[in-house]
Amino acid sequence: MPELPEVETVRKTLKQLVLNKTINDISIFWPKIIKQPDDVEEFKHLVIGQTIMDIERKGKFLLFQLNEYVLVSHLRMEGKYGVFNHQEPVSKHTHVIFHFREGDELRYNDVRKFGTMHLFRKGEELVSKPLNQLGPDPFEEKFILNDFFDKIHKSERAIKNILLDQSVVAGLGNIYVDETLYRARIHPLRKGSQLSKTEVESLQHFSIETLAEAVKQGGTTIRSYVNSQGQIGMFQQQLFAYGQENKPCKNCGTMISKIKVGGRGTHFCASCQKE
DNA sequence: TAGCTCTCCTGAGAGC
DNA sequence: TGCTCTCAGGAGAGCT
Repeated sequence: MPELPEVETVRKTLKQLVLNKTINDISIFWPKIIKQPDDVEEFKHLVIGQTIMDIERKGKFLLFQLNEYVLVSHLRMEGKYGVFNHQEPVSKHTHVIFHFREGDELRYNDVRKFGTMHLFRKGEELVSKPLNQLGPDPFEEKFILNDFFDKIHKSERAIKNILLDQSVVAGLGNIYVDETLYRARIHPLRKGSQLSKTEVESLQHFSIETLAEAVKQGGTTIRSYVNSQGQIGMFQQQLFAYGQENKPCKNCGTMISKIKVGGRGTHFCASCQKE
């Protein structure tokens, strides 16, 4: 499940492969992935002839900077990009192919078909859904403690659910929320309104630290994630909580518990993270 | 307005 | 061996 570190790794590896390539044609096999514009034929018409000038990231979104447009892509659960020779066989889970003038092609593969693509004229992407709904990226200067505390403190939701809310902070998903809460020694079911400013400061610190370490390791591969060069991430070897149920806590030896919070599998140490 | 539930979607794994 | 059921989960829509 690509979260910020995985998307950042995809961005870096993909950029090396597609920069300055011009889109000659597009094949779309699952039109529901295209969310903006509504008409898939219009999407094709606008993108054909455009050159990929840069690839940026905001939260878990990839932003393909074209000449006149910005393609905003979310990988959701299992979306992947890869560059292939046009003669290589196409996987049954490949849903969009960008054919390049240079002869190779960028393929979007997504087993669960959850991924999305929005196309905007340059400048409109940041004032339109979905990007205008996002809170600060944890690596941005805009990720300010006072704002973070205000958003958390006014909520009666469980802190696990608050941290998964992309309008509070953009980029955390289920894995890194569990890891951040473990490192900050905060129980996932505690209400936002109950957290002290010191605890929120700890959450801010450990979210940035955890994500930065994961970026260095190329992300976390739980089931299927690989970067755009087909390499898996390595951060799964450093997980303290996520996927560690019924294994001893690396801090105190208590078995890691797993519960459901907001429909998400949630892993924590009942001894280190008191409710 | 806040917060909860449902929905989309398919592969893996368990149980029979 | 093959079938059915459950689970995994990001985010938007819809409901209370």
